[in-house]
Amino acid sequence: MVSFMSPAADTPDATPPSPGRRGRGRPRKTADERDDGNRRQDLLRAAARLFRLKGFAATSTRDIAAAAGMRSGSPFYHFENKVALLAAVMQEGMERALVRQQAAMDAASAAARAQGRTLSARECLRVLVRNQFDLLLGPESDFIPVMLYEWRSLSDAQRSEVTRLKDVYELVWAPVLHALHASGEMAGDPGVARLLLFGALNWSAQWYDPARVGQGGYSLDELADIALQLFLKPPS
Amino acid sequence: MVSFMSPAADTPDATPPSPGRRGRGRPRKTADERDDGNRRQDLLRAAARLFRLKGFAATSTRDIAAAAGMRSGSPFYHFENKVALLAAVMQEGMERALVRQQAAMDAASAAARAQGRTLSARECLRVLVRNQFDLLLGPESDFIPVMLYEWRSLSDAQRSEVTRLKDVYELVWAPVLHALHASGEMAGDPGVARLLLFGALNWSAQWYDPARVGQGGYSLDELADIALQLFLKPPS
DNA sequence: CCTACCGATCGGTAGG
DNA sequence: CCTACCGATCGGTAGG
Repeated sequence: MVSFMSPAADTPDATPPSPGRRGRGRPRKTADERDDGNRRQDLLRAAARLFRLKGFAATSTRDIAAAAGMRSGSPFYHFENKVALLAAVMQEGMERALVRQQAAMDAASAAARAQGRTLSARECLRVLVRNQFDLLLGPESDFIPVMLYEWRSLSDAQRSEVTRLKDVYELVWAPVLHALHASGEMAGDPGVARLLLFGALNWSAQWYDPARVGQGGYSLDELADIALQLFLKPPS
Repeated sequence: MVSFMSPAADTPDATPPSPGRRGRGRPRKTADERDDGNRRQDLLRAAARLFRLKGFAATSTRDIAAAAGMRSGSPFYHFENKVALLAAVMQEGMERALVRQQAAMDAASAAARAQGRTLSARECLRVLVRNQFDLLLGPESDFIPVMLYEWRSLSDAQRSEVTRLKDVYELVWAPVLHALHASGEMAGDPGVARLLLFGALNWSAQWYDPARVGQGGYSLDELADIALQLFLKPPS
């Protein structure tokens, strides 16, 4: 890219605003869109996508602004600085994850209760694993991978807030894994087993291709089944 | 950091060379050190450490130069550009990994042969897993994590060369996993099982702390044992 | 391998 | 949220 401007001046933005252009430009915003937090949400979504794709350090705030249909300075109206935007992506991701994990467990529990029984530890694990694959690989799945792979860029204070949310998330897993260990369905120290299991699941963000589900690729349901077969011993 | 120089001029380097200083400066190099590829190796080691610690995009070539005891322009005498340095770290890491994996397998095979027997698939997996923990977490273990977590920064050509080496590395695992699957010691499609297993192992680079081995932390041997317990069914 | 430097980009800001 | 801009840093290079 060659700049024809004097070296002292920035190229103002990728596409300078030509007052006379018609249509085709940034879409006119209705009052609705402008009022609520849509613009902030747009920024978060764009940032999550780019941070996942290129990494935090390799993504410029200009890239994010452009992806959200803004000019280069505008993200700083919504976020104090670049790393605050990253922290917001992670917190948003973890809060969504917590909500969806709780909803998945509640739904499965209710279904079992309707049959007059309770969930086995094995069934709980299946629900948790399936839900985690969805968080990692399903639609709107940029937030969690960013949290997993970019936390070193946070400040200490931001990191401990994200860690707190992550601990709450993992709290649901602990009793399930302990029960499976106690019944002999899962071997190895449960603390280490949890870390190895999370590794197996989280790594899928690096290789899974949702586009291949039809052509020889496994669905998220099949993936969860395979993971459970691999990690659990046959019930006795 | 405040610069007192005119804005047109860079601060030449962190510590400008004062001709009169004695001792304490960059160590005088002997002819030996200057002749062979030591300086290039120093750069690779420094780059691996910093890329692992801060990530590729967040590490400047100046950081790397300083860590190797050079001035800011000198890395480009050894490497064409920054990403070529990253590619060299990864190739070096993969080549070492291949050598060490082969050596570990050969040593285990020889030991078994001395007892007049051959290795079981289970024993092979134990050797491979233990060796991978060493590559990821042992001494000089910066190269492989960089390869695992920074490959998106490579050009397509560089990426396919690293992928080729990685495929050779994984080629050793395939027959072992197939044998374990055939004997019923490992469940789930072997292709997916391999990805899940690698995930479990590779993720350890994110949480394992070698300093805690004495105080409640597991050694690499213990870790390998736990992983095998977790992933394999009892032998029949 | 160092010196001295360039052009580009980047995070961020004042003022509207 | 845009305009116009600043100061700093960064990858990289010519010449020795």
